[in-house]
Amino acid sequence: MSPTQTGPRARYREHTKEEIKQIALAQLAEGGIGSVALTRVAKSLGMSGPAMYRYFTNRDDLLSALISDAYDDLGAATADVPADLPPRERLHRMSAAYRAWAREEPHRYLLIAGDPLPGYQAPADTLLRARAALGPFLAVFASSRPSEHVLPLARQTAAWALRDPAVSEWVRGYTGASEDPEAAGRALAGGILSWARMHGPVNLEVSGHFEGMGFDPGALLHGEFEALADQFGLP
Amino acid sequence: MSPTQTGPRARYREHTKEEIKQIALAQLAEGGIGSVALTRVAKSLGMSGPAMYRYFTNRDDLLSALISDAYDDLGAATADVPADLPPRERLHRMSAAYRAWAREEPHRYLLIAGDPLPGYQAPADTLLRARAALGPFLAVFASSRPSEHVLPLARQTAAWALRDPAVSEWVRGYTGASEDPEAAGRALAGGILSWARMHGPVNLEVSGHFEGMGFDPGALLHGEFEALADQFGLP
DNA sequence: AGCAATAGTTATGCTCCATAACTAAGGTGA
DNA sequence: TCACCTTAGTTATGGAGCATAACTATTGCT
Repeated sequence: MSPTQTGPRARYREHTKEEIKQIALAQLAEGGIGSVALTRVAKSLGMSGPAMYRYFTNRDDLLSALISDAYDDLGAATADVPADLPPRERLHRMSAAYRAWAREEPHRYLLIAGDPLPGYQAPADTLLRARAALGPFLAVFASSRPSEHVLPLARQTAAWALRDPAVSEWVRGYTGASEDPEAAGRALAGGILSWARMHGPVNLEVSGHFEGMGFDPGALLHGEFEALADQFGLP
Repeated sequence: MSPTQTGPRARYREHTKEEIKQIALAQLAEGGIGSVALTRVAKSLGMSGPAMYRYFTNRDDLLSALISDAYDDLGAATADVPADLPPRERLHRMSAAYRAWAREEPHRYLLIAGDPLPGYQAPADTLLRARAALGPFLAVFASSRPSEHVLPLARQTAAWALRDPAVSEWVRGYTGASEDPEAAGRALAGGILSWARMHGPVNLEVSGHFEGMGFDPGALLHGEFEALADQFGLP
């Protein structure tokens, strides 16, 4: 299971891959996605360009690795909120954690929440990682009482869970073992609305669109989630 | 005022600039921002590369032009909603128009609502265009009754308007001649929240993140704005 | 000890941005 | 009307970056 078992060669290989990713991250932090250049990574490692292709089949493959790590990191941040707090409080903590991570790592955030890379096809496990990052939100809404405006969405997401076993599995993994389709629909609707309501403010903030407006984006986000909690009748 | 007055040469120049933008738009539509290449535009026009630099000082300058046009276009779409409808209805129409435009022109949408171009400094009038696109939303909220969770933001935006004359001018231009700082704060808070609540769902949808989830993003957006309208007590 | 896998190399070709230095029009004013 | 100067275009050049091909040298393993 652990790749270090495979001998010293594979060991060194993993180490080099890590070094490459590290340098790529530095380039990402400096100039955004466009600044991640295999040839410059190579130069920075004292190797010559084509050597990189031993470790990553191409640039997208390297970016893929960075994306995976970013999802895991973001997921760890949101999963860090204690589960024994009241739902509303948990929601605030999780959304604040999400925002905090995005502000700390703006370029990595944009890597996963920004423009789709043209031509890039995410590997299958990316979906799982994304769902893991959103999972903790689902738990908050399973036993909520959504108000009128949410019901249409909740109906649609309930149908989605019934249709797709992987989805109901996902929901069950984060909300407990209940099979109730209505509960699943609520959890999914709450999760998706949380996602959308975080994405709006946080993405605008990280992209610099709130610059100079002199209001506190954290307060805005808090207000948005107070409202969302109200909509789901969260205590 | 009109640039066509300056003689046949300037006339031709403008025409060519338009042609260049047109081809650039086609490339944008095909492969996103990264696919807009001056050299290929030139080839497509039957000219040779460096000729482009007569018309745009560099690639960013061309992108700037596309961005300006996109803001104007989006602004026209949201401004198209009749002003004599009830506020809530207007809000739904405007948000739907925003989404529709984003879906019709996904790459142009991402050009203005997507990742910030690294190193790109927007020219001054871009701010005006962005504000114009958001202006019609402000009008909806000027005489609203925001609920508790909105008040902190409204207070901060009121202060913003008092501090920055260009902002209060902007607000007055879209809400009527009132100078009431509280009304300005409400209008701005409503506008910004509308922006954020559109940006979340629409950006996720256009970026393909809702793919395969089997719910209707339009319904999601509608629900979000029903909730927002409720928060501001809109009739 | 020797062989096969692996980490690296140089050489090459493509696309693209951008500048420099030159040429050919063509509109305009004396 | 014609000479001139502006402007649209050209070729030549260079640099960054992705990627492949073909080769070399190391090194772990049997």
